[in-house]
Amino acid sequence: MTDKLTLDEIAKRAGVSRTTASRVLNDGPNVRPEVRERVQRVIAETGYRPHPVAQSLASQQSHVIGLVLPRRTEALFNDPYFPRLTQGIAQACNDHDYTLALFLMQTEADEEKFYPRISRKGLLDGIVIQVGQIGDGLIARLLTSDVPTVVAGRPLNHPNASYVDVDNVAGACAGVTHLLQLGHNRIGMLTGDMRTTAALDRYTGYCEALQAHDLPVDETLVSEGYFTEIGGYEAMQRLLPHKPDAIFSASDAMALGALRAIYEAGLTVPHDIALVSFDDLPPATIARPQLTTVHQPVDAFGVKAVEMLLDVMKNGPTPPRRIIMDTKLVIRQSCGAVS
Amino acid sequence: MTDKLTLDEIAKRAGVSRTTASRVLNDGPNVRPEVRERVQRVIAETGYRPHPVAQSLASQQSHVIGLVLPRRTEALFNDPYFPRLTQGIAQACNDHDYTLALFLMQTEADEEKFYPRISRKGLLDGIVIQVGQIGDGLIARLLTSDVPTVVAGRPLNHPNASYVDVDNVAGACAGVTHLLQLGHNRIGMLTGDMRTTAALDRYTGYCEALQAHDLPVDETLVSEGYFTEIGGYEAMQRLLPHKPDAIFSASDAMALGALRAIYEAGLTVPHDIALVSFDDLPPATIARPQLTTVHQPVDAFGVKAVEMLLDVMKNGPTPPRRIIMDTKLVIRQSCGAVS
DNA sequence: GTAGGAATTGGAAGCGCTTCCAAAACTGTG
DNA sequence: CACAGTTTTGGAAGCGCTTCCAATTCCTAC
Repeated sequence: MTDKLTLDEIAKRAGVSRTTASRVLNDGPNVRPEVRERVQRVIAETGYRPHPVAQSLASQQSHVIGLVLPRRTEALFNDPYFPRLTQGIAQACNDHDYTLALFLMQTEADEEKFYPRISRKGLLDGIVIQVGQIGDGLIARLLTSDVPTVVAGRPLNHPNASYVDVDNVAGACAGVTHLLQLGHNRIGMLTGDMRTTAALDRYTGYCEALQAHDLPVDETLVSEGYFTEIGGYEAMQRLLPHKPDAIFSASDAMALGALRAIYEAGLTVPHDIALVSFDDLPPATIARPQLTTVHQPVDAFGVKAVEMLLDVMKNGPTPPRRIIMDTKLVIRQSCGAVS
Repeated sequence: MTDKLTLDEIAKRAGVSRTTASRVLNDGPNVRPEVRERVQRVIAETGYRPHPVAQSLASQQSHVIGLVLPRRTEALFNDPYFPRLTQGIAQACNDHDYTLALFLMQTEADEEKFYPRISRKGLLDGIVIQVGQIGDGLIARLLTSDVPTVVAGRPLNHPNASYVDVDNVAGACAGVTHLLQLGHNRIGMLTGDMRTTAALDRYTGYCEALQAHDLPVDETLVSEGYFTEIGGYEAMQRLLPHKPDAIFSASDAMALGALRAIYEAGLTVPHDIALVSFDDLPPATIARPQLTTVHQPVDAFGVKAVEMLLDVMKNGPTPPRRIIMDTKLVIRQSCGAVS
């Protein structure tokens, strides 16, 4: 009785051709209202749902977008940034009726295994790839593949890449300038992983702010560490002997670690050391004192990335698109400007 | 010249039929070694990669697994638990050559939009769904759909569901028993969201431990809150007036909030209040003092869920599978047992 | 040298849908 | 009422692969 429910079956029951049934299914034009309604009723009655894979094959688009997170495991899911980014992208996909496929490339073997699958037209209509470490070849490969790709974060040496990024330079500059204006002049920096453009750019912003105030960059006050609590903790420990009077941290998570190191040294924030960081994610308001931090719009970032991808998918990769999103300094307690 | 690279084209170039080419592609049997090699060489030379969607349609399996996280946004990506779970599941998918599709159902509209797509055989070969709040209808719908489904966490009122969970009752019981053995007798609990089985089960474990020591459960010492830092903070504030001498927290994140509330009240951990929590995720070692906590194997949990799903996909949903994973109490500073 | 069985091969029928294109059915105009 | 133009319809050709099954080839044993 209940034959396998295919579009053919629907067409038969509604007394139309499969072509017409397909038109109704996809809200296509050129169907008499009366016929359309009849087909719709049959669809509703039978609970018919089209086979997504068959649709994909015939229409040559899968309605699936891939999010590729390259290997850089240290911070990947410790830093609240990535979950948040993922969430933003997932939401944007939902809103645009795309399904999100997640590729966590944890090892090189993973990359080799999945590259053939995802770089080929078919499975994915488009790819959002998060920038990883500088020199990571995956971006280059994906950018030259058949699949439309946009990059989340600024990729190095890919002039034709479309990407969205936040203005890390200006954001960091604003954060450091704030500390300068509060009268600090031994401002240290916790940079994050310098193999990433985010760290590089924030460091550039730090330098620019100092130079704008005619201060030299003292390399002994600059300390690198992963973008994690532990990374910040260790980097801060290395910095303490050089007696900074303020710290700019490249992320909230690192700032948490820095706070810990500072307290363990018997110092307090903001009294002995003022602190400004970057992100404005949950750790910023959980910390005590609450963090003065450069807010970056992570959710909107994900949304923009997806929208840019949709644009590239529709209109081709040229010209390369660029979106640099603004940041905003959020003043709380850790800088000492307010109590 | 370069015709579209299909299996037909490969077959032609290798001088075999498409059938044979397909056999080589899928490492099927019954191909003469010499022929196999010839086809493989053509594949390698041309860089041919099969069209995944066409394979899916023909073979009736997509090699895609869906991870569904139902709406419960408060904690979803603040609690480090979910990112970690996602990571474990993603890794397991990679290892088994499955692609992971992520469904974050943030609104009811999202559910309605995606339910038809995912509940229909085709897009997904199987689903791992994280339990949400009790009474959430999504699990029920998915369990009766065409798609093999396993649940991460214990679902309520679904006797036929296959699921994997950690032994929340025993874990909580062990944590509380530890506090009892240290001589505490006004042990409070921060339960987490009582609309989840995890919170209920941990609460049950708490009660069991008390009862085993002939202590009554004092409801004024039990405080509910979301599974987040803020949730723990607020729940702890409500508890402080009742002067507990120890706290069992249903999650590390909540314990962080509890610590904050305790310090703000001018008390110290473990001196004034001993603290044991649940999870053993990064917050546990970041906190000061470090948290004594009930370790749950989140990564392995994801792996088990995927493996169970693969089993259900292969051998059918009956009988329902159950895996309850062991926890282990990790003793650090917050309980006062060691310094 | 030949029968019987196993290993190898390819033809052809799908998988369930979209879409091109030509045919059929209307519309209005002179 | 015929005709050109517009809508509406359905036939049929794919999309790129898997897989059933029958045909062919290859062995081995007698």
